[in-house]
Amino acid sequence: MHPEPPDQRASRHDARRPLRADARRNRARVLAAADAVFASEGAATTTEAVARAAGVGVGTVFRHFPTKDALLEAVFVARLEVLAEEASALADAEDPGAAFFEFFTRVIEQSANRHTFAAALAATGVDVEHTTAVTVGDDLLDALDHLLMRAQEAGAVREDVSVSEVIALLVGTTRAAEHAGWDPTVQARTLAVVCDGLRPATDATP
Amino acid sequence: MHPEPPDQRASRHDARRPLRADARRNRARVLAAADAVFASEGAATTTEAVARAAGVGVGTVFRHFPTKDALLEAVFVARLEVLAEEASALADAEDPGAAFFEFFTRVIEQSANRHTFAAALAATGVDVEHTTAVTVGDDLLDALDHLLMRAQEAGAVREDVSVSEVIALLVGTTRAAEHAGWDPTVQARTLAVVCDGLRPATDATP
Amino acid sequence: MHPEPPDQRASRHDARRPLRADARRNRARVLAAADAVFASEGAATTTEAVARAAGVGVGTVFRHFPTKDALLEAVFVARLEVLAEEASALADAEDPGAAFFEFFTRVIEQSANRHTFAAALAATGVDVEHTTAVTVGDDLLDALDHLLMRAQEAGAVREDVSVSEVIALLVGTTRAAEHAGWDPTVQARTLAVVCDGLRPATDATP
Amino acid sequence: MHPEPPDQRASRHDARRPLRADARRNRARVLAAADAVFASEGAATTTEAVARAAGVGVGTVFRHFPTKDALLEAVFVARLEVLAEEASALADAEDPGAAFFEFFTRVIEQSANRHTFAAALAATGVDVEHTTAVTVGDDLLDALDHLLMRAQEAGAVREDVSVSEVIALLVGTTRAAEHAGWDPTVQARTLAVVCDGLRPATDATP
DNA sequence: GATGAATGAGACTTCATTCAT
DNA sequence: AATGAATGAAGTCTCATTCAT
Repeated sequence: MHPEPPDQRASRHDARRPLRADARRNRARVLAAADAVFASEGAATTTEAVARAAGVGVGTVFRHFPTKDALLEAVFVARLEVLAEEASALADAEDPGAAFFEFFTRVIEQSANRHTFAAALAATGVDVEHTTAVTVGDDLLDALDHLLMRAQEAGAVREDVSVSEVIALLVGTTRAAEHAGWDPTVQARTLAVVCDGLRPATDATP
Repeated sequence: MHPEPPDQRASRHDARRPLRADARRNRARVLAAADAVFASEGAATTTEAVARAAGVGVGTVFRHFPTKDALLEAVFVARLEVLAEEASALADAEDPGAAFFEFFTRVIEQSANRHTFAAALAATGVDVEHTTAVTVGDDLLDALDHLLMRAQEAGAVREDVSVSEVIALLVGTTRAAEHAGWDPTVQARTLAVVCDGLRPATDATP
Repeated sequence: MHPEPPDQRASRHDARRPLRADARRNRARVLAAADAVFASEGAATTTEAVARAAGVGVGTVFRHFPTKDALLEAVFVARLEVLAEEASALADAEDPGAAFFEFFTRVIEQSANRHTFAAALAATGVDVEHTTAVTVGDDLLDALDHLLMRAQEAGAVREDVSVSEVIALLVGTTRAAEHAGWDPTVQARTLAVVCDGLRPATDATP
Repeated sequence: MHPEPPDQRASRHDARRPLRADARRNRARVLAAADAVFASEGAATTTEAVARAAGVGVGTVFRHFPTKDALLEAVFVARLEVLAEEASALADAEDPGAAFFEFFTRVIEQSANRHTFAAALAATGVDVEHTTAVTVGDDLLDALDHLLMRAQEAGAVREDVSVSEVIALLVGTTRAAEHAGWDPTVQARTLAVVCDGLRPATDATP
């Protein structure tokens, strides 16, 4: 009630000192559970559901993530990290075009598995206040930019698209796949359409 | 909201008897307000907000739409109807290819205006229980199918896509545009990519 | 969660239009119940307890007082109003000295009955943000000032005390009486001591 | 907190065996920290806050004081002890009247410093179940009784007040001073009023 | 003994829905 | 029919207390 002014909403512990082994383990469990639950039930599920899925009490969830929003953000960040790593891994691939489309395809497929990677992508560049998200998002953006540029230089991707459009298409295609109920056929065809659309127009000059 | 058991509630009044003039007028006002409010504030807004926007009391909203979900569905249906009409209007266009892409483009643009037509499209074919939605959805599906078939016959759209993929792409592209914050440039380029991807491959036979 | 920015914390209804008859009745019941419950169980009781005592649901309490703090403040204001009226009623009494001590005595006695008028007095002049409380508090202050001044002019109260001290002594004596478990004897003697202390020193000039 | 049934829990360790040196040191630190924190933030602060102020973990606080209430009581007792000592020290003063008023004044002043000695006084004689508090309270009562009696015999204090009233006035005056925001002027005047009120009526015999 | 992570009951508050006016 | 007050289930978050390390 009254005694709340000092509400800087930070986690309970002194963020600097690394967590105790068991605490770190629990934090990870909560994060994993949250990822799964949010994916399958939407961001509207209750925190209790997350706690239950993680096999801990609500208190524990709130100890690690002071707010439901903080938990959501943490899930997003984790997802972005995975994507950023994938993109980085493909950074020096021999065939830049293949690498680019490979990444594109993988994102959609992963989303089909994790059931809403989309949400992660959606977090890119949005909500400037969420510092962590933005930082990680930047990593992803950089890696993706690199992938795209090389693919364009190799003539595998049309020149008039930039990362913005690629991200948008990534998000959109994932949404499309989701809408199709993740039906493999529709998903494949949708992906094909978008990928073909991304290739340079074959100017039929003889 | 959702977790209610299949509780088939009907509107308060006898569906057969036509509404009194003022009642009909109120229903329309509520629907319009709901469309606007849900669009700008998301489906999570309170029913009170809708009522306020419509200039009526909550009671009135519930009299016309027995449930918040029912109200949401009604909004969806209304949006689908508009789309179905658009599609029908283009059914006999001279240039089937142009007609198809015209529709595609319009959907995205309208979404940008209404700010979440996406949600409407997303309702197509989902939630089999929502009978009305399904019915209207079928109309839209039929009209779209017609548009697609003619465009394919005219050689303007690749053969390996069906309505399912088109719908998915419609939903996805709208989502992409939404993600891009409805930025006109990104929107245009995204749309271009998808449309180009939908065209038949220009087989580079000399 | 998210949709909270517009949190101006006002009561639900349009404060300007007078409440419906039943609503006003309920508001009064809630206020009375709150006064009683807070008095007997302390400000820490749950809002549910207040609701129960008022015979309404929690929702109703929150409809009228958007916050537990708001409810507490309302109770304070109500108490201050009563005191202010009492003081005003004595404003033109014939014997200013008697009037002053009459008021002093009454406050203590009333506190014994209502069991914590003290809290009300305690609110005087504190918490500058609570506008209503301050306004009403000012009324009380003015009335009390008037009472005091007249009593001093009449030579019934020592010259070196101002309203501040009187208020403080009022609060303190009530607290003393409360501490004594409202034992009538102790209360009477305590009051006698304070009142005697407030009279001018009988300068023993022959 | 309170609503627990009479659950007579004892401290974790065997009360008879003296504590280890470091444990005793910790107990003292916790008690001091609790005194300070409760004084400045009210009894509603969290146990964590106390632990933090003491530079120990919550667990340690609970090891020494099995309950938050127990901690509060311990703080009260400690405060009462100080008061009792003060009173004892003045027991044989040459001028009994001066000694009495000296004690009275000191209590208020100390409260101003510690900012809520009041709470300590308030514990006197209340809550019969808190055995320790009662015992120590008795010491204080005895010492105060002695002080009062001697002062009355010396004709410095009116005959119609007993320890009960003195305690009540002590509590009340402290409360008054607290209400006045510990403003030195108001405090001094309030004190003067009460002290004057405690003196025998100067019977105006020529 | 000390630590701080985990626990979960319980507090506050919101909002879909009902119902008296 | 319309209104808006009342209701109470449910969600988020806090904090006294326990317990593994």
